[in-house]
Amino acid sequence: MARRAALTERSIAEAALALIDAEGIDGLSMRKLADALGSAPMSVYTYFPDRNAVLDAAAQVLYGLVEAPTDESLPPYETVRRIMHAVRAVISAHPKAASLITRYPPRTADALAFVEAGFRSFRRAGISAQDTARAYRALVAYSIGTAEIEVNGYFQAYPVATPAGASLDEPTAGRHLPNVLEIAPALAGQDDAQEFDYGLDLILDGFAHQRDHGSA
Amino acid sequence: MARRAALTERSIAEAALALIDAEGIDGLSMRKLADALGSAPMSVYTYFPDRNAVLDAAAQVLYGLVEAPTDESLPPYETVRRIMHAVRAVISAHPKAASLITRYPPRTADALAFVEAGFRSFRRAGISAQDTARAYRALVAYSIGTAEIEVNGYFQAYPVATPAGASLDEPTAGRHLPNVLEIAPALAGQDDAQEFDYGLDLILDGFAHQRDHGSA
DNA sequence: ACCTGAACACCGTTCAAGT
DNA sequence: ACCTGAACACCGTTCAAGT
Repeated sequence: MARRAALTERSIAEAALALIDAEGIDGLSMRKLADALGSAPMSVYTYFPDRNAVLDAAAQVLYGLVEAPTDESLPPYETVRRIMHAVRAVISAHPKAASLITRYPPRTADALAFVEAGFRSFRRAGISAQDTARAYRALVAYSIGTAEIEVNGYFQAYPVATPAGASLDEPTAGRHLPNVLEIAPALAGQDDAQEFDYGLDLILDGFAHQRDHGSA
Repeated sequence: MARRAALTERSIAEAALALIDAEGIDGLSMRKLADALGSAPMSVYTYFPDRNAVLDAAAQVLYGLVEAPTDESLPPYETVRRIMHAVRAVISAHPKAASLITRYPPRTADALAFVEAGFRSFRRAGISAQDTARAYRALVAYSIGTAEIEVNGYFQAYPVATPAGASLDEPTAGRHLPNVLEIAPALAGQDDAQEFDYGLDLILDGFAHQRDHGSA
């Protein structure tokens, strides 16, 4: 490679994200990264203490790509719905980098912009800080979970064509799993985008319903 | 270490899980694993094609620890609630192995036992295979997401005491994130078990509400 | 302050060989 | 079929040294 051009935190982080996009998170080595930047392997350590810090920085760059809605007049659940879609769009465009969001939360001002937009919308709608935090946690869990499911092809691995658990003791496995065998095709045939919205609506409708009818 | 005793898939998988519990997933090397089993590094390759297959097997052992409710008279949502709690309990007991569930779905008969119990309960309650699959997907996403959040201390990393994103360009960061700063303490102070139930109820109540009032 | 090359202590996996 | 040791092509990071 060899590019030259004075290293910066940002240029390194962007090169790291590009490398992850191409070769996966495990495929990002400090040596390959330095090579892509036209530097010696140890140069990166001037800007980052270790590989982990480089991955964190790549995650911040990724979060910066999320487009938050600027229309302040939208109702809060619609704002959140758009933000969730924007996050999913970034992950779809960077599937090999997706797991970064599982390990590294948004931390820089740039990376937190979409979070700020969502919080602001909720607070302006009169939803308490406590309730906003609770909803946010559930939505983060759902984002991370769906991202991993989609990126890993989680339900493609389910026992459909391969009706039984290959070994690990049970040679006659699958025999006592009639419901798994019945439902597995429905799981394998799910549309990612459609199911994402389905689950998102479960959470948002549940949240709205719970706010109207008390409890918690 | 050196233990002797003839290798089997199961003994290797159990030793792998023990090693992961002690040193984390990244800390599991084929060399250390063989050492713990009293064998030469390459012996494991007689039973597993590569390190990935060993991690998958360790995941199956972990799933096997989930205690599914045997009481068939329980209402379906209560059954699912108990299964979700049982999964969370196993993850809490094996925090360093938790991320295995993100990468390796249950596959063997033993590992799928709790899934079968949940599906069976839903189907007996007259919930369609399609709806069961949809609810399951949302619940898997939520399980994976909450497990990662809890295990990684996701919200501990939020900008509370450290009010701004350390570097990556923005030196004056945090200034335009009033809502993030307001809500961060509530996030850091959340109780994991309580919030897990809160989000779980959002999904289950949303599902029940949606089944009663049509749509989808 | 920034960047470098050599070295250390590891990796997963291939291979050729043994029983 | 099961197990082995040596070797290959990698790793992240420490160190001593340079500008």
